[in-house]
Amino acid sequence: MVVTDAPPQPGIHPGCQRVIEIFGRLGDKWTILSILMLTEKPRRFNELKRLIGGISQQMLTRTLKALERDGMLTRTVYPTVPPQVEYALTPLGRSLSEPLLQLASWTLEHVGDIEDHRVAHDGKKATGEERGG
Amino acid sequence: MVVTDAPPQPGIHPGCQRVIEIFGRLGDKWTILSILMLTEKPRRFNELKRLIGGISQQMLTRTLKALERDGMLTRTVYPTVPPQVEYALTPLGRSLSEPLLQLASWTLEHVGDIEDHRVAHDGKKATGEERGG
DNA sequence: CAGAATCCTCAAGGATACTG
DNA sequence: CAGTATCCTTGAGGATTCTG
Repeated sequence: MVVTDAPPQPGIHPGCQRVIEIFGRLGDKWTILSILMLTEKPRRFNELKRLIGGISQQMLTRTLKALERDGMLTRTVYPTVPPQVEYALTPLGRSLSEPLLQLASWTLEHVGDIEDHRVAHDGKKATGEERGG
Repeated sequence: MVVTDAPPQPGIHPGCQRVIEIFGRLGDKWTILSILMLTEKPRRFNELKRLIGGISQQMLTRTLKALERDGMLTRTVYPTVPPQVEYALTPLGRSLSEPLLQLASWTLEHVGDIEDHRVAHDGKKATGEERGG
């Protein structure tokens, strides 16, 4: 997402700006997944890649770097012969995983309703358009 | 975000797919904000636009349509002379606003930590690069 | 006021090849 | 194994114009 740094939006009070910025970060398709995959225990790079599934190593690198910069996780390099890097949530990251898990749980609980409603909505729209055209 | 419908990812169990899809929806920069702006009470189109601040009517329209399709909100048209449209959360939408508010609250609480860590991280990196080159 | 349609930009994100 | 560098496509999202 964009939400560069502080887009000059006069309307909203400053707090919302930060929320937007963080939400933007969370919404970048892989961030939340990465955090969730680390809640159980620390993981290595390719382990994460496998677990998340469908992410390119490019994006995983970017995502993990951004999360490290934000203090959400730590990156530990073990100077072994085949290089080994371990990613682990910081306390901050772990504290974020709580509301995130709540959200995930909400999603699992209601995704059926949503999909049902989509079908109904699309069906209704199609019928309406048929009558119209 | 992309996450079209069901990207064939063999690794993860099906439930995660839906979570990803919904998270993608939530991450599209305006969805969460729109929902949060409707938690208090129903709002009209331009009222929302003002409240959210910085959103184009194009994106507001798209966002609201998508949310309506998902059953998160209802769109009520009052056939008055200056057309009046009111958006209100459905029970489903309201139920989503709960974990969302938790997340917002987490963000407000920790955004300071994050920003501090960013500064520290960028500073350290700059120093390291200075030494390196 | 609420929205549809059109145009345009820019960056998210994928694919591939290369490195240490 | 764990990245980095490069190229490329797609679409999110902004700005503007037109309508009812």
